[in-house]
Amino acid sequence: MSVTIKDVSKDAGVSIKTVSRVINNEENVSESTKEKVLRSVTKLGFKPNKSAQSLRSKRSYMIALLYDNPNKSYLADVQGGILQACKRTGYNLVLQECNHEDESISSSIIEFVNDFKIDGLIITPPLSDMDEFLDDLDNENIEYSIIAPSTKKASSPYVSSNDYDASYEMTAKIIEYGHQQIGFVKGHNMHSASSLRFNGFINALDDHGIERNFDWIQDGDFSFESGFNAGENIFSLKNIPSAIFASNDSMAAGIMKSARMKNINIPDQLSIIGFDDSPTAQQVWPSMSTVKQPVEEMAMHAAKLLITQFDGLTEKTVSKEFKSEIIIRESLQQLI
Amino acid sequence: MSVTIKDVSKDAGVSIKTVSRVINNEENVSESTKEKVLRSVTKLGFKPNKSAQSLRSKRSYMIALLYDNPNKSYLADVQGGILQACKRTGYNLVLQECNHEDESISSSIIEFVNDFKIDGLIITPPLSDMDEFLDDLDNENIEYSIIAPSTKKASSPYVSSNDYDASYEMTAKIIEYGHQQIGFVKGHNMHSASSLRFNGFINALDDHGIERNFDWIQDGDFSFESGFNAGENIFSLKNIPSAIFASNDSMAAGIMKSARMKNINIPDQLSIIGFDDSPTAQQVWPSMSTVKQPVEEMAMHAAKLLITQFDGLTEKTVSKEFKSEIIIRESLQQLI
DNA sequence: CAATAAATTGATATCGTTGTCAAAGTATCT
DNA sequence: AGATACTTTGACAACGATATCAATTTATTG
Repeated sequence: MSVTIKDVSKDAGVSIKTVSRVINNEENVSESTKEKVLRSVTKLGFKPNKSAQSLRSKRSYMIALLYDNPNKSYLADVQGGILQACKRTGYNLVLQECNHEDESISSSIIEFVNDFKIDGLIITPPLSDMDEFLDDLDNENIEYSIIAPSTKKASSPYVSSNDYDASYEMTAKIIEYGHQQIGFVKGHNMHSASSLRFNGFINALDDHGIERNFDWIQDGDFSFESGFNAGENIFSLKNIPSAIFASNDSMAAGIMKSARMKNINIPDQLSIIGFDDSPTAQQVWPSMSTVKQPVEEMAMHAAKLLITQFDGLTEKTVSKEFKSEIIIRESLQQLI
Repeated sequence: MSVTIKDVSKDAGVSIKTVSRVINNEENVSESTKEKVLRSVTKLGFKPNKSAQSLRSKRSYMIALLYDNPNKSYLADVQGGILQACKRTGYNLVLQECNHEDESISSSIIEFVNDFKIDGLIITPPLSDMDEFLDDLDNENIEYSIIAPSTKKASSPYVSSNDYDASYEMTAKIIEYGHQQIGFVKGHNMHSASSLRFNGFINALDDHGIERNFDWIQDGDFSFESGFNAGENIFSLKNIPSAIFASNDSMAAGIMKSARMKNINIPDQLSIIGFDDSPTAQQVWPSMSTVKQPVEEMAMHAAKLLITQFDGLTEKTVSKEFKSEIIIRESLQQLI
């Protein structure tokens, strides 16, 4: 029926083991036999049977993406990036949704990896910030690669974004536009990005000699509702800021709605700035100024990072920090 | 190392074939041996090795989701639904992005299925509308289940939504709210949903004795930009409608932006209605009236449909049409 | 109660690879 | 030239399940 390693070995006049050596790029095969085998491989259109390879070598050629309640567009971007890396290397992507509050997360993931012989994991926030969980994976010798970790464990490969710098830079830009009274809405405190973004904001204020006003600094959890509530809180004050910087776009949209309901004109009376450049950012009016991270690229790199760990074929990829881009749209008003 | 079928057979005092029979729920196993085997299985914590099963039985326990450039939240919802069905049945989900304009789509998907021994496919629009492609799959005896097909092929299982009815009903609601002058923006003409939604609109107009005005009916392709352009076209007319119904939320947001830029007040001067209930629908201001389809549920059903095809264990699931929900939010103004 | 049919069970081959280990071939060194 | 080391190759076992088919047990029949 379909072409097997036996057919190739017969055609090339070598043993099946030699064919195996060639297709796995093992050392100690003479150039001439290698060529001979490869000719037969292409001639017959041979493709190794994944199940047989997997059974014998304990590798599945599958990597899994672990996520916990991410926003949908982030998830789609991450997947897109990973899939690009997979396509080039013949790996397959399997999805695994988890709950970071689940006590048994370590054991259930370990079980999943063992059951399906998953070759490695790609871990996204907030799971990437759970050091205990990562330690458990280490103990089981499970390979993984992390997107946006907090503690940059030297031991495991990661990709990160410059959340701090981007937030600092955006804040500086807001100040440069003439704003002196600036509010901030924090993200979910489980995500390490939240504190990075907040610290970037605070330090930019300090460095530019702008006073901090803690009435204008609100807690949020990345949800639209939490942004809306933060807006309600701020707009009930006597003095309101001239700009509010939110840790993500959904919260920024929530603030926008709450401002609208108080008849506060955007951006004339209030500038609103988000983070992430989600699809919503372009679709609201006025369109949202925001920070765009190269999520798809980052995810692709994370996947490459992981795959090169257990794949002798390609040269090792190294951990990398990616730069974000400041996007100024209509929601940020120039005051001077 | 890990528990195999041999260990179980030894523990239960039966042959490995009998163990295999039990775990595959085959007939002709006496109750007493079945019980004996199951006791050993749980006692030893035996789990069949997927690779070995796959190698011997030519099944991979993996199903693939085929998609082509869907909007990100739709994709996430579909995945979520499929994953729920997978979790319960021990299947795994693999992602496969395609391009419906690719000439070689049939052959590349067939190759993918054969390479990875994918057990079946779940096919989303617009791929679900490509009859030739589906015929090619049929010829290769590849199992699939379709989400929202145009031609309801009796031969293959599908889930569908009542796009026509939902659109009719929403239009009737708009009329009920007192609107007599209603515009419409069509979706991408590759999607069968586009014409269903349009026909529902037109028939509702006719049935309520409302005149069609073709200046107010614009082509779109589901993108924000196409909605924006449709808005620009409509708003450059002498007479503008009092409500515009767009075939999805992104286009509705585009219309909203274009209206805002012409200083048309929403919803006082113009009502805008979308379709899909995407995250954006709630995050714009005023929040968008829209039609919500139970995408996650539909996808879950599609997955069950597929899995029960090749899985003797569970009873067959049947094709089903799902009902949409009309959601009235701030963007639709009551005129009377 | 023997003869036959039906249900249950097991010994062993098999799926298509990679792993082990020894044999054969080449190169290098006294 | 012979001894030694290194490179290249292949025969066959192994991975852990399912498939085949014959053997055994149990039920049914005349």
